[in-house]
Amino acid sequence: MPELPEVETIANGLNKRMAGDRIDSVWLGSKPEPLKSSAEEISSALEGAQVQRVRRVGKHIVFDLESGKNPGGGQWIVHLGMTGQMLVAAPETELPKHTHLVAKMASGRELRFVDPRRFGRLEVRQSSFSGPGSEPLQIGLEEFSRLFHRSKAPIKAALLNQKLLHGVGNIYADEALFRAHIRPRRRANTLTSAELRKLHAALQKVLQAAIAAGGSSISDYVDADGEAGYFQIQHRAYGREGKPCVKCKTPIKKIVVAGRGTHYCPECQK
DNA sequence: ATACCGACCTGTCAGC
DNA sequence: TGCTGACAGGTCGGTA
Repeated sequence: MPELPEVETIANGLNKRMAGDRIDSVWLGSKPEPLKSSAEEISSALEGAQVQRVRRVGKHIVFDLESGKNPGGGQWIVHLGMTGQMLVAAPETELPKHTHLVAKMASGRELRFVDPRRFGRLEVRQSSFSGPGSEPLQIGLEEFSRLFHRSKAPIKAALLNQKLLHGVGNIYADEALFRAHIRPRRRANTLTSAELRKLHAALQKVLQAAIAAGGSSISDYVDADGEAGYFQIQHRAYGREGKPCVKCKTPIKKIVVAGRGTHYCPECQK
């Protein structure tokens, strides 16, 4: 589900509501839980911890924690996979199906991790988490160009590779390539410096615009308050198969690249 | 080393 | 109405 703009929206919402609050107790579902750390490690790291701050790194939500048990803090890392949600809710509201974790807060609210497909991952750690790659919103043009210069993969696949840039997913890869007039199947190392410049600018612009719109809600994405985003109405390629290109009216094509549905304009993108 | 492809899960929707 | 198959915002590990 969530890519950089959605995770950013969720993390900001959580930060607003949770910063300074304390986790009193943690309930974990008994199914094969979507955990990277063990259930005991998670409970023991979270219970009694105060949330200093919640922020986004790549597609991960990072809770900076402070507690007597873990002096100097520790971090709770959440990856939402395709369908994960982090919801702040009043305890009396109905617990959604597929709730895998509930943290009862000192304020009386509950933080709930809900994930039908269970692709999401929870992890606690002591060392500081920096993510697998570079931040798309911070990277400069030179470093950006260097990342893609060596890769023979299709540029779409390279954009999805979290070890290069982290945070870009299927929607924003298609949208950035559309806005930069580049075909998704172009080998990354065949892009000219002018094209790399356009892609760098297009990617940052589309991510910023999506954050401003609260992310894209295709089916089940909601922020920490359960509110949908509305950037999907500004999509120009993703999900527009057969519809006229907003620029030249040519029908948008859908193909498979890197195993993912990929949308582009055969006229505008070269 | 690099790059494709199925597997991991559940839900939904189109087509028969 | 109900079944089947394809597909979905992500990542990982195996294989070529």
